[in-house]
Amino acid sequence: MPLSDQSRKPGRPPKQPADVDRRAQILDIATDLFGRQGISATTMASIAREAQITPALMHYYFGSRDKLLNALVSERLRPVVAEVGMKVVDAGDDMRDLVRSFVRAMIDAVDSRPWFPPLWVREVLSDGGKLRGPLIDGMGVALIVPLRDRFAAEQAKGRLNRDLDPNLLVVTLISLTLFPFASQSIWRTRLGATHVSSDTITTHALALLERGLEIPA
Amino acid sequence: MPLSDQSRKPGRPPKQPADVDRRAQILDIATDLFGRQGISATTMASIAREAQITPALMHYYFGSRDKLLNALVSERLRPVVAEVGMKVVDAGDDMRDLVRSFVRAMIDAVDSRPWFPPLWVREVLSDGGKLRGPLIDGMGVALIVPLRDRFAAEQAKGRLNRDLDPNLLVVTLISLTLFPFASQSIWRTRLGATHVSSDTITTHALALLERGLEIPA
DNA sequence: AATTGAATTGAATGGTAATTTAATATTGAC
DNA sequence: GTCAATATTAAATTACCATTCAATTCAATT
Repeated sequence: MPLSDQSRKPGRPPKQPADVDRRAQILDIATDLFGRQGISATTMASIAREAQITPALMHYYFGSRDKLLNALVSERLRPVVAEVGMKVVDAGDDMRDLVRSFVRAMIDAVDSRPWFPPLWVREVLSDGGKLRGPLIDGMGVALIVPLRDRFAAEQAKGRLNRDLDPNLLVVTLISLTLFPFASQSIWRTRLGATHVSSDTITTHALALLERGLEIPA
Repeated sequence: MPLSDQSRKPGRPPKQPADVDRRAQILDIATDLFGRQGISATTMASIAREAQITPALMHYYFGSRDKLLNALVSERLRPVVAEVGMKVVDAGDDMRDLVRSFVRAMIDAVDSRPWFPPLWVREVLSDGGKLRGPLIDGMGVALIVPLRDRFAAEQAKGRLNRDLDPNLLVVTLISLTLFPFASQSIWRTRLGATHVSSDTITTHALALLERGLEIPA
């Protein structure tokens, strides 16, 4: 344990009883801060402060800020996408099932990871986001393209409202699940919607989609 | 005209034939950069470079970075919200009309201002966004609360799908209109959806909403 | 023509960020 | 016990960044 007491001297600290993976702890704190403040607003020093270590130790563990961001992507963000992707692949062939499992999987994943939605919205989806390349080019496309193609196929068979665009439907899916979380503090406090839970968000998204995909009479 | 040639010397430059509002030009460039890179990633110097002036001149025109952000809010962002707000107020009392006019007004407004969606998504909607206070507390709530209340009222009268949440419906409205724009470059290039236009986005959003709000049989 | 005001620049200033370095203390294997 | 590896700090170093300031040039009055 590092700076916990006022005056740490250089040197390896004595081992503590419950001494877990230090690097992982720091990465957790960094992930949380990146999520809350955005990447460019979060400095190495501010992460160090939060983790009660010196900035130098950040470099000891991660090498550089860039490498820290790489770690964020591969060790924190990618697993979430992979998790959602697997659940969606496991879903039945039916388009409804696909939509349902996407929404459920995403909201499940996000429920235990509050940093994910803001991070995704700011740094992946928004143009110029810092994490876009590594995530979208990698697995993002693998998750998204099949969905789009499925929607297009269903539409060709006349089983999906013609006024919807298959590409935008994918965007819609993502925004219905992530956006409410990323913008929580607005509607929770300013709209006073304190009762809204993850379940409410799931029900809302599914209700809109189940009906919305139908072909108008 | 300033740095256009390699070696500008100090001093007021000779008047040019077409010499328009310099400050407004610079604010336009700044707005564009803030939209593309996010606020904290955009330095005074980078704006100056883009505008081909010195950082010092930025301060001459705007006083400070903070004041530049104030100008961004009051002279560029607020007018957009005001414009949308007015069109929505002018809409009929019917909930459908309200939704339609919100979607159309928002997409109209955004069409000529590509910087708006990313800026709004990153700096207003996302938690910790730098522009949230001045915009949401000001007029944002005035636009959003009545919408929510209207939805709630319709729902009470049994004219809106019970599974939807009135608060989230407002969030949905915003995400359906802004998100596709803010994330354009992803789906345009990586999904190859080059044909998708503002009209496509409008049609898509309205199709989903018109059906989605209905009460399931 | 003289004077004031507006628009610019180059060159400080002080601050903060990322990164490096050398020193130091503890652990764990032999 | 010795010693290499590990974990840690304080103190540079280097690079920007926002901001200020004095000097300079052009424009507009008078």
